[in-house]
Amino acid sequence: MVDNLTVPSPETEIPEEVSGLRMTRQRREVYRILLQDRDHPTANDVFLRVKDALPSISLATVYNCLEALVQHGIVRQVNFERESSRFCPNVAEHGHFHDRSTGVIHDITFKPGVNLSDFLDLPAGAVITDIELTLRGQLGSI
Amino acid sequence: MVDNLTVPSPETEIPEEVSGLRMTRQRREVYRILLQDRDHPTANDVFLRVKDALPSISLATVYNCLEALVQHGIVRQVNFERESSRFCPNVAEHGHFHDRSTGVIHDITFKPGVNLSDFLDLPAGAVITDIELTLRGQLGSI
DNA sequence: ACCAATATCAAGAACTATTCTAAATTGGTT
DNA sequence: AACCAATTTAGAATAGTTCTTGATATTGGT
Ligand SMILES: [Mn+2]
Ligand SMILES: [Mn+2]
Ligand SMILES: [Zn+2]
Ligand SMILES: [Zn+2]
Repeated sequence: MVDNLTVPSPETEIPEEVSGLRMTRQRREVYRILLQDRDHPTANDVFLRVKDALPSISLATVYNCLEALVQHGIVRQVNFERESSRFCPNVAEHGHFHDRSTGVIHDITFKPGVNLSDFLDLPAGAVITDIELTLRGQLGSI
Repeated sequence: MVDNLTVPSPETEIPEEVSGLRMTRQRREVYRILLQDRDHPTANDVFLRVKDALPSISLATVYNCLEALVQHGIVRQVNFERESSRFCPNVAEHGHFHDRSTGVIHDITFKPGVNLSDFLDLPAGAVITDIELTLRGQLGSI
């Protein structure tokens, strides 16, 4: 039950090149980790996980790989307040719901066909190119 | 032409105490600066501006004051990506539109009567307590 | 296969925003 | 005035991230 078709499943082979970015061993492994558990890990989380496959990788390389993946539109960087950045392989437009009681971060999508100006008072003539939405709360009552 | 009634105008006297926070000289001046130009300044911006009235104030104090104001719900801290935090005296629920061509940050409000679940696919049973919305783009065509 | 050019990686230093620490100052209260 | 708690100050410390530099790896042309 995959909820988003724009994310490759973790089993599919990651090709030699993705969106114009050559997939080195390190980049491939970093990307694979992101596809494996879609829990929005931090750079350090990724570092710890990727060490299983590449024990000699450095944190700097993880940062480099993540930056390359983000700049080629393969991965999204997600910031919550001033916490460490988190990374998400879902590059479709989506927001995040942060469950305060469990700490789990859920992807949330816009209902099809909705328009920003349907629910927001936008400045006249505003052309929106990028949306960032974060919700916080709980799943179910306490 | 004030666009939001939950923000005191810059002329009104700031009382001895606001929302349970004693207004010291430094806190009052920091708050006054935020009310004066609602341009979402950074802590350092506030520091530079507040020096006119209090030349011996320290950056640490500006951070202390901003933290106190935020924790008492008098001021909102706003984060864009990994940039320095910005501060906003509008504590009503609102999002932000960041005009990429001018750098100006506009407050945006939700249209009255709209419900989150009207336009978002939320996880079942999600109770939302906090919304953070940032839009980026341009005012008018290039 | 060899070589040179280019890209990537690794390690640690550097950087920036923010928080912490500890000493001085302030302001209100007995 | 002496006291006490809160606040302010200056500078050190911290955390996340980026930068620098030299080592490795990969590519494409011969
Ligand atoms: Mn984590
Ligand atoms: Mn600024
Ligand atoms: Zn996500
Ligand atoms: Zn605002």
